[in-house]
Amino acid sequence: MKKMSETEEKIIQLGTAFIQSRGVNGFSYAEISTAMGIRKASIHYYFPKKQDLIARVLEVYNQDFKASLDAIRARGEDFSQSLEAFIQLYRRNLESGNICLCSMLATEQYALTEAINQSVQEFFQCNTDWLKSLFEDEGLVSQLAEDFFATVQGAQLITKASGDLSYFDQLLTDKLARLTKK
Amino acid sequence: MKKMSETEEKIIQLGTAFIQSRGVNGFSYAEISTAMGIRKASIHYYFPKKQDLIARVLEVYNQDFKASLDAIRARGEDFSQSLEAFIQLYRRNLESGNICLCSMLATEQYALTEAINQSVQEFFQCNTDWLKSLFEDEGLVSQLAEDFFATVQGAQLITKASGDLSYFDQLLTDKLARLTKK
DNA sequence: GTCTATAGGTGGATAGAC
DNA sequence: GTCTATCCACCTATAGAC
Repeated sequence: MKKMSETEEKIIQLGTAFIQSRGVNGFSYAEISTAMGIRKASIHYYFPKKQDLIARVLEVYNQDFKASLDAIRARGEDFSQSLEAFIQLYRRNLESGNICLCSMLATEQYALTEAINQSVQEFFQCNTDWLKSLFEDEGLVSQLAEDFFATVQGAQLITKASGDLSYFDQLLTDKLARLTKK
Repeated sequence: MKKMSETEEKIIQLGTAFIQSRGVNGFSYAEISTAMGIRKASIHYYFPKKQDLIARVLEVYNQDFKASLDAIRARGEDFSQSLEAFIQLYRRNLESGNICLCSMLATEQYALTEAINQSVQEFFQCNTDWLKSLFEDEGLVSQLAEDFFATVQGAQLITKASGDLSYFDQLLTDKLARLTKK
């Protein structure tokens, strides 16, 4: 982890929020600079090309997300509690009307470098691996873990369309109940 | 169904493909006109504003999709066959590297009119209602239909990221097997 | 209905002063 | 590091000739 200036950190933070809400083609350096009270050229000082910013935003996002997953595992709670914590990671984005960064980037492949698309895939793989491990400890087949992840991803998208968080909650509460009842 | 000129029909067809692959902010009238061998101004003759084109693309897409769902129902095949036909409707997009139009539009809410966002929601509702009816006829609770739809939506997104159609097939084949085995 | 021409705006990006 | 100034490409959209 290299240390960052406050300015750089703020740019990444705003960049993350903008990409999550509007996608890479829906935000501009102008918007970030306005929000920060600096000029566009200053953003270019830290991230010469837009793809540089996107790549860094994704890097930080993936690191943070992986850390969150590790933290859940480290708490050593039971299957149900761990899964709820996982769901909560996705719910948080929806509370501000956004979806997961990588869900958004997955829809914008054509506008991204090969390296970025690769990292998006790794994010999905990381999620899947984590879930598979959790499910296997519970004696559940890995297919159920894959299924669970796809359901969360889809529920996110459908929830975003309506803005109805109770749909998201209900769907995943029910799914969790079915998994633990057997 | 109003009758359309061939030009108008072609614009809608290309518009649909472009939005599905790049989103509303990722395509331009210039691209459509180039692809058709006409001028930008001609597109504006049919669809003065970009939102007009998007709205029409969505209208036609939803009509066609609904017709496909009705056709599946009308064939009167069993639960498993009907569900496979449903999955196939989503798989078709992935074969050309695209996702469902409404999945894409759901991520671009901020750039769309209220009416368009409403239609996207209706598309999801239409899918859910159709699935619920199918599931209920099979004696399955409606929660399983909601779950199924979210899974398809999510699997689509994850598949788009990797381009690996066999992931999509495997995931949904397994899910279908679990549903019919009980 | 399709065209040329153009307006008016915003995008990403860079050079060079401070 | 941050700024002003600017470039050029592209966007949506419109006016008006044919």
